[in-house]
Amino acid sequence: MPEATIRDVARRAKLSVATVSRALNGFDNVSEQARERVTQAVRELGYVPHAGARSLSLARTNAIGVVLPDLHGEFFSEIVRGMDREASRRGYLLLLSNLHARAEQAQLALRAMHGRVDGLIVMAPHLKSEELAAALPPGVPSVLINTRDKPGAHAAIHLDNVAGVRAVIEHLSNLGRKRLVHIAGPAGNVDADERAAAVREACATAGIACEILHGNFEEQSGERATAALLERGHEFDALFAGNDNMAIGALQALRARGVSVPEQVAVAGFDDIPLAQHLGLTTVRVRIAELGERALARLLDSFGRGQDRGDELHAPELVVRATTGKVKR
Amino acid sequence: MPEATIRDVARRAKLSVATVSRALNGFDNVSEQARERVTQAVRELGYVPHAGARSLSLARTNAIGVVLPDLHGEFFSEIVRGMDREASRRGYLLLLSNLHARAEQAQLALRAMHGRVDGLIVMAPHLKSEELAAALPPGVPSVLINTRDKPGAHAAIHLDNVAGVRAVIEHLSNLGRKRLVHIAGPAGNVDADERAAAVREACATAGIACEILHGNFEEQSGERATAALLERGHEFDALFAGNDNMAIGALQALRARGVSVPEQVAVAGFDDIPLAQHLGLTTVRVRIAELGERALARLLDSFGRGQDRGDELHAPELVVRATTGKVKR
DNA sequence: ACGCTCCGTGTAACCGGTTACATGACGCAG
DNA sequence: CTGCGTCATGTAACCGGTTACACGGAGCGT
Repeated sequence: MPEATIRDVARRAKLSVATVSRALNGFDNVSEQARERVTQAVRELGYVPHAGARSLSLARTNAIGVVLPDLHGEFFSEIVRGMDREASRRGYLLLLSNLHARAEQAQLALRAMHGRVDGLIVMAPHLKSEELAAALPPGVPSVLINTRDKPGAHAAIHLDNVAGVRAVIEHLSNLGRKRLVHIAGPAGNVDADERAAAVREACATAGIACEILHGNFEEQSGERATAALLERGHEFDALFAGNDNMAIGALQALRARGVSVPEQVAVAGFDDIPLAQHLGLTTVRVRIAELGERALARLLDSFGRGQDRGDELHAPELVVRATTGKVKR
Repeated sequence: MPEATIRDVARRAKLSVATVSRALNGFDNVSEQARERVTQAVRELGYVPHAGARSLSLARTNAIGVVLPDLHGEFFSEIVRGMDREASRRGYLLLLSNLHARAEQAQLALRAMHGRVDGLIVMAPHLKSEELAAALPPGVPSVLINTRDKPGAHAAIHLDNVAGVRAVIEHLSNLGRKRLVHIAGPAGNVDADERAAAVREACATAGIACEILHGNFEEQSGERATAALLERGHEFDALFAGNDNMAIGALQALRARGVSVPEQVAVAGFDDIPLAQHLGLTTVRVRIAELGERALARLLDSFGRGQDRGDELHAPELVVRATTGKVKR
């Protein structure tokens, strides 16, 4: 059975392809009789329309391309879940591709999407502005998340890293902490860089001493950095990691050496992944799924109107738990 | 700029579309001169090939459709990550759609993939065998994961629920536990049903009393079920949840009522999500990412050869942690 | 009877690529 | 000089849908 096409259906129903197409798409200028013959033939042949061909002639695919960096688990699933929720609500599919580290691979991945999707959502915190511009296929509506793009060049959603960091530092300052360590994400990553810069500034404002070192957003790197810190006898009473993963690694290192949290060192992270709640980690809640949902909604909404190039700030929120503040019970 | 096509490139390079196509695809029967004129024209026009059109004429899309049920976070991200890893390694994209609970929606989702993908990976633990058969588009190679399909009807990968459950029950039995409670997943879900049946059987073999109640694989349901159990004064010294989420909920309920784990009640889960490790939960490690990777690999491998209808068993492995066995330290 | 509109249907072009086959230029052996 | 093979290139059909436009018959008014 070599895959029935609409022409096979037409032949079998003794009608033209035009009528079959109209019947299948629910046009009203089709006689009852023809409609029945079509559904009959479809059933007999097990015909399923070829979505690819349909997209080609309609110039509309009902799919959205999603290009993400190689994300740590929780963040990835949350953002995809948000997009998927909104997409399936509005009848779209998601075409997924991960963006490899190198810029040329990014270009390849993005171009492979041309003609398969109606729009793109791109998250590329590690690309330079011009690399990104070169890689984006022209003429495909896009929404950028946390990229280093010039404001106003594309529709974009940014996380308000500065507000999140300020809330944490103020909180730590209110607790009377004076010597902070910040484990930043990898240099070159927008979020890592923005957060680190904000930490430096907020600490200066609050009159807190601040030491910054680098991890790579993975749990292990947080653990290693913290271990090294303790090894060389650095004194600090607060540790703020660039994301929750690293904060969790730090917690392990601290506990392994018998440093009490939060008495000796208060610990905070960023993202509020589900794990954070279970471990009682103070953090900045990002509502990742909402971020994805919003990006998709914005992209789809832009289809009707002209292009959208607004910058939107996604506001995070401080969540205080046991690793700072008083220990309950 | 209304989207350059290959014909525009041909016109600009003063060549035919055939030559342009050949040049772009790296055929060797193209003169050096022509090749240069093509790359020149491509650059000037900002031409990007239309992947949809290409797929149509090649009858090959380089994309794999992935249809998953509405999964809880960790499991979802792990399995997609595994697939994505293998897919990008082999030059494929992933077209994602979540399978809604109702069978007709499943059918719609699967059909929407026809003509857009070269193959399908379907995970539908809640569909009946004939619903699934009806929904699968004929002629599209597919790999099924944890479905209620007849053996040998399609290529399938199953989790060895029985082996996993047996390992847990034996472990609990070796610890001297005599009265077990199993919080199963939702009735109708293959994995939930298989695990519950295996629990019943293994307990009988081991001479353990066993009570089974139902949750829905969400953390809260595990918490509620456990709370209700304690409320009505049921006596038990072991609790085995159908997945880690519910086990974690159960842990909270137990701790909230001052029941000590593992002294009074030993607790185990299933899946080994990252959270399990952090909470010291004894569980059955599934290596979810590997499962996804394997499904994709198997699908792609089947393209060369004829169709594949083998059943494959993915073996899980017991991981003993603090919530059973002796408490270390 | 004629001409009008209305409506269901069919023909064929089109979406943007690929590729079988045709063509014409060139080189070389007989 | 002819005949043949080689090779780069071009023409047009094709993938499987959609749809502008043409068409023919029915129903209606005059």
